[in-house]
Amino acid sequence: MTDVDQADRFARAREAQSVALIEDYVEMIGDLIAELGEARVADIAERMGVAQPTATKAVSRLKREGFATSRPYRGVFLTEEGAALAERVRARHRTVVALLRAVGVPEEVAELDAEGIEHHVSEQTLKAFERFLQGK
Amino acid sequence: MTDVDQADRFARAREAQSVALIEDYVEMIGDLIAELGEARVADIAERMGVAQPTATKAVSRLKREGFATSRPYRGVFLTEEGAALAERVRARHRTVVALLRAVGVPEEVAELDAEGIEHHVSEQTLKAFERFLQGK
DNA sequence: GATGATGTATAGCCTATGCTATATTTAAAT
DNA sequence: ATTTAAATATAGCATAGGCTATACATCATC
Repeated sequence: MTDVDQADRFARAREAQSVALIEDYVEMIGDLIAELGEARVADIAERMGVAQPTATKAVSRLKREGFATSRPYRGVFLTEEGAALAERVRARHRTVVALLRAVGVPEEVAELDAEGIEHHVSEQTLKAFERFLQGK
Repeated sequence: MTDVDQADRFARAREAQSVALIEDYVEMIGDLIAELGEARVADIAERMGVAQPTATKAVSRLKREGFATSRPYRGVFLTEEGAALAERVRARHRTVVALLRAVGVPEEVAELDAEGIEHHVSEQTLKAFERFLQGK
C-alpha cells in the first residue's frame, strides 16, 4: 500500500460521508410517504432527531441535487431518482443488518451499527454480503 | 422501533462521525512515529490526502482533546491516551478487514471499505466479529 | 371570515472540515 | 554568517450541518 493509496482511501471515506446524510433523508422521506402518503418537514425533523430548520435545509439540498421536490408550506416528495435511491438504500440496509446478524451481532446492536456502516459498504462488498447470506 | 429510537440511531451515527477523523489522524500519527520516529505535519497531510493547513488544524484539535502534543515547527507526538486510542483503532481495523475477508470481500475492497466502516463498529459488534473469526 | 394554533421558512449564529495565499521559522548550503 | 529552500503557521474564505429566535402561511374553529 503506497501513500497515495491511503490518501485515496480517506478521500473515499470522506466522500461517502458527504453522501450519507442525503441517503438517510431520502430513505426517511420514502418511509414517510409510504406510511402517511406524504412527508412533512416536521415529521422528517422528528425522525431524524434534528430541529425543524435543519430538516428544511436538508430538504433544500435534496431538491438542489435532484432527489426531492416540494412547494412552500407543503409536503416533500421524491423524484424518480430519489425514489430509486431510497430503494437502494433500504435494500442495502436490510442486507447489512442481515450480515451482522449472521455473524452473531445481536439484533438491537445490528440495527444501531448498520445505520452508520451501511454508507460505507461498496457495491462489491454488498454483493459479497449477499453471496455469503445465500450460502448459509 | 419507535421514532425516538430512530432519531437516537441517527444521533449516534453523527457522533461516530465526529470521532472518526480523530481516530484516523491518531492512527496515522502512530504509524508515522513507528516508521519514522516522529510525525511531521507534511507527512500527515500527504497520507491523509489533505492540504498542509488542514493537517495543522487537525493536529490542533488532537492537542486540544488531549491525544497529541507538539511544539511549533516541530514533530507531533501522541499522549498516552492518544497512543492507546491508536492501538485500539489499529486492532479494530484489522478485525474489520478480517471479517470482510472472511465473508468473501476481496482484499482490495476490504481495505477500502474498512476505512469507513470501522468507525461505526461498536464494541459489541467488534466482539461478535472476533468470535465469528475464531469459530472459523 | 376573523382568529389562534400549528407548521414552515428565513435570518443569523456556531463548529467542523476543507481550501489557497502568505508570513514565519527552521534547516541546509554556500 | 548569509542566503536560500523547505516546513510550518496563520489569515481568510467556502461549504455543510447543527442550533435558536422569529416571521410568515395554512388550516381549523368559532
